[in-house]
Amino acid sequence: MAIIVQIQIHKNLFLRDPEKSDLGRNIIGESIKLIDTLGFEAFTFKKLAIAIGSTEASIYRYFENKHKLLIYLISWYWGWLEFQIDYSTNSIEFAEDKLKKIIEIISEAQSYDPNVAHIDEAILNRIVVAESSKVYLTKNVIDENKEGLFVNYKSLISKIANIIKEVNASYPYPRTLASNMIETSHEQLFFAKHLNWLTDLRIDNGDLSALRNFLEHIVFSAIHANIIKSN
Amino acid sequence: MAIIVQIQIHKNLFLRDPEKSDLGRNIIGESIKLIDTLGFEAFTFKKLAIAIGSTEASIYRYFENKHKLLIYLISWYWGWLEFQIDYSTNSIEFAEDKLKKIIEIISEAQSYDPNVAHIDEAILNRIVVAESSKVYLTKNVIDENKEGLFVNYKSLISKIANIIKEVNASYPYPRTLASNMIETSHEQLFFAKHLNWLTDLRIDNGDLSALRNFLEHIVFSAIHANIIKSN
DNA sequence: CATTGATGAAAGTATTACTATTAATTTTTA
DNA sequence: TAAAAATTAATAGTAATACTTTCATCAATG
Repeated sequence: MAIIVQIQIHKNLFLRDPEKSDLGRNIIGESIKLIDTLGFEAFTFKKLAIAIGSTEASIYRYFENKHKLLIYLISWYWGWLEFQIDYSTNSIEFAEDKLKKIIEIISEAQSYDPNVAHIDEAILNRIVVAESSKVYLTKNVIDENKEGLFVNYKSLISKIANIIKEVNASYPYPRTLASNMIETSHEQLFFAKHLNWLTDLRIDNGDLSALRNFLEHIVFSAIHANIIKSN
Repeated sequence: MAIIVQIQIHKNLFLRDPEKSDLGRNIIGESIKLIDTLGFEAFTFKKLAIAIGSTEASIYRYFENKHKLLIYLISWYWGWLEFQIDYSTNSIEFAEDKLKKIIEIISEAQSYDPNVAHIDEAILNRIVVAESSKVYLTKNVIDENKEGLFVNYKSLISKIANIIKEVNASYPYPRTLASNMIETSHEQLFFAKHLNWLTDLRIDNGDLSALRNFLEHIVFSAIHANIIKSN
């Protein structure tokens, strides 16, 4: 019996559920590839329509605009990350080991998951690194947040923050550290690849251990430090 | 005798130097206000032209496109930050105190600097928080970097990294920590303002001490931690 | 077999991101 | 101070983007 993983996506992110039709799954699958190759700015529904042999109008029946499609993709990734964390930490006894596992998952080059045939997680990971902050760095954050479009991110951060609290119940910044872990991993990976004088991390042929070491260093030194409030 | 601060901006960022004409200074001054109110996506040269009572064509004689204008503004900010760091740390004896000063500067709501009448640093600071990562999160990073468009960021990070090395010469991640400080301060400030369940930091009526405390906590606990390479 | 729903095809609109041309105005310099 | 050069404004134009609308076709469902 195969396990089917269904990542929940907030219904305000789409007009018609793309998981429920061939065209929909095609839109998802090809948009990932196209955004990866063109970058989000140059990506258009027109180009996507041509790539999947459909029309702009048909894609607009699934997604209001390309921004919501991007949030959909990134949300899927957040949901998938949370699932992976759940799945691989539930058998771990010590909170500290759980946190190490989380860092491992975050800083891992994602590989193809046969459970979701039309989504290539490795490519999606590259999109997340390069595009995810564009999801919220807009003038509509507040409204989009109220609409619930970022629930998956919220949920992921809560999960990680709770494990941080398990490690050190009196740690004053569990959420800050959790969101910082995620964002730092994206940034530093991007810097290492494209602007390497901004970082000491050297990431060659898919070996992400330098990133993992840095994240462990930052997270554990923070969690175990004695907090002295200056002023 | 007044001190005139001249921030150096790489010449590839503009077609005609905006500092050298009224129209140019107007473009800079108004673009800051417009990007702040509209957000970078909705900001256009057309709207800017109307705002300053000029024409699109005239603005295009100064800047190739709005992306380069954004890099110009952000570069100005990076240069200004570096100047402030230089200026306010050169009389400080201990490296650790210098680093504390840097954190203070980074996490400070910037106030109006009468030396540069047409640039409102407080508004520019908001733009930096919301838009700076869009400067490099594009498909052209590599080329734009080769053109030298990010020298000011590079220089700023080097300066901070050197002070980190002064504090602990054997610290293995001076650049990573330096870029992480800057990026984290933007992100967490943005989260605190717009998506506050992503952080524990509470920033009300311009009191940024929570941000400063967190940055000090992260930076100093990292710098003074014993580095244990896992694996 | 009649209806509903999904998709495709085609056309249309407002806006964006530019470029080009010419004319008016200001600045430089001889 | 007049002529030349540079700058800016005004206007128009183009290709692409980000959609919307309408209508026809086809498949599924009841």
